[in-house]
Amino acid sequence: MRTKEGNKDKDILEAAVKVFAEYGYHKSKISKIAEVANVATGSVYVYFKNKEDILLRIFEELWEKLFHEYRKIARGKELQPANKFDKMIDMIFDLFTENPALAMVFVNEQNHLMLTNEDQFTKNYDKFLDEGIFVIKEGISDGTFSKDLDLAIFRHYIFGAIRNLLHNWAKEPRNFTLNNIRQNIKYLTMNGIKN
Amino acid sequence: MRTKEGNKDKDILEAAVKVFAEYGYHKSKISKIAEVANVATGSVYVYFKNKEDILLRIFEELWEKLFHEYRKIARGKELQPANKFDKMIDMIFDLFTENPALAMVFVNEQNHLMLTNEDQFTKNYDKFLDEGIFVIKEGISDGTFSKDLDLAIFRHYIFGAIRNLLHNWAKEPRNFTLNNIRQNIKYLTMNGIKN
DNA sequence: TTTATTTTTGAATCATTATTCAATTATGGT
DNA sequence: ACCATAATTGAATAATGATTCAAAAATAAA
Repeated sequence: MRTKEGNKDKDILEAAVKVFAEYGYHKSKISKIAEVANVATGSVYVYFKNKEDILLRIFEELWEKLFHEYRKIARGKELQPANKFDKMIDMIFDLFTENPALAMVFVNEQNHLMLTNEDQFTKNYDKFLDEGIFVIKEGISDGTFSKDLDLAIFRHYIFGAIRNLLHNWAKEPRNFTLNNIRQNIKYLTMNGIKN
Repeated sequence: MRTKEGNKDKDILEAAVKVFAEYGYHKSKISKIAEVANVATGSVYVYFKNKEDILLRIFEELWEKLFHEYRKIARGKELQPANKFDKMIDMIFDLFTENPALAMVFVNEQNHLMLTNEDQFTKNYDKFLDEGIFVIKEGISDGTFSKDLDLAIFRHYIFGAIRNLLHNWAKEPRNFTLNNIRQNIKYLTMNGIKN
């Protein structure tokens, strides 16, 4: 028999991230992804059910990673709520610093996935945000954060802000430094704009 | 000769907003838009160059409206910066209360337009945000807002937060009231989450 | 009414690409 | 070396849906 030549599924996934980031999901051709991955077009279908499935797996891996990191931070005993919150922001920025193309796909292709796989997507999104909210609740209990917060709203507020900033950064990295964005998000979220 | 039967271009535009909102741009068929607009498929091409052009016009009209309203608020002499800011938030929420489907298209199809028409899109987006930033600068001058704000970052922060909340509201209106979202955005942006 | 002109129509065409699959190639065991 | 099996290939197929266009319908003017 014959053995596999390497990690084609990983190659394809990584190629897809690059291609989706550059062209967007709909303008990305399977043949292009195959080319970038250095495999034949047909091979893509050995490892993935279809084009959709590729995007799905990219998001699944990403959510998986984000969720576990967040859970670890949220459930830790050492840090104060405010520091946990800080660390959560850091974590997401570190991840995207390492892989800007992934950031691009993450912020841009959400919508497509929601239309085709809303349930699955929402489930992961909620699980992820819940860990953040866990920390906020802790902070409300101990007086760090305002008890008037509407958590159902705040979760989308902060996520939207981060997502949009990452998007604009990925699009035009020279306009901002990720580090600067990260610090500003922390400050704005904590203190707002008033003097 | 023959006269036009009505405002087919307006009908098509309105139908497209509905259809795009429900299915997303890529899954929206011209034939479906035509059906909803009560015109023949071919008629769409009398009024619009192609599918892309329809989306483009939806956004152009919207930006036009948003920009003029924002400019009026920003350049007014009566209100204080903080009140202008309030009014700007109100304006956007009022607009989307009137037309939730438009909100959906606005928040979801940005990305597609950016890939195909980035320059035009960015120009409108920037013009719009600049009016908001004008007010923030005013407020920094008179001491209402913190002079440490990084405006290049804040503009994307607030826009992203609003966009994501509108998206989630449009997707599941019964989870939130728009009025509640609006108040929370004002509060969070002004004061942050700290106690 | 008839005619000239413009609008409207929707089935046929065309283009694009996702997907399939028969052929080919590589590997490990015998 | 040869065989059996699995992996890989990429050209052919199929499906979708945007776009076109020749025909039909409606209107206003003559």
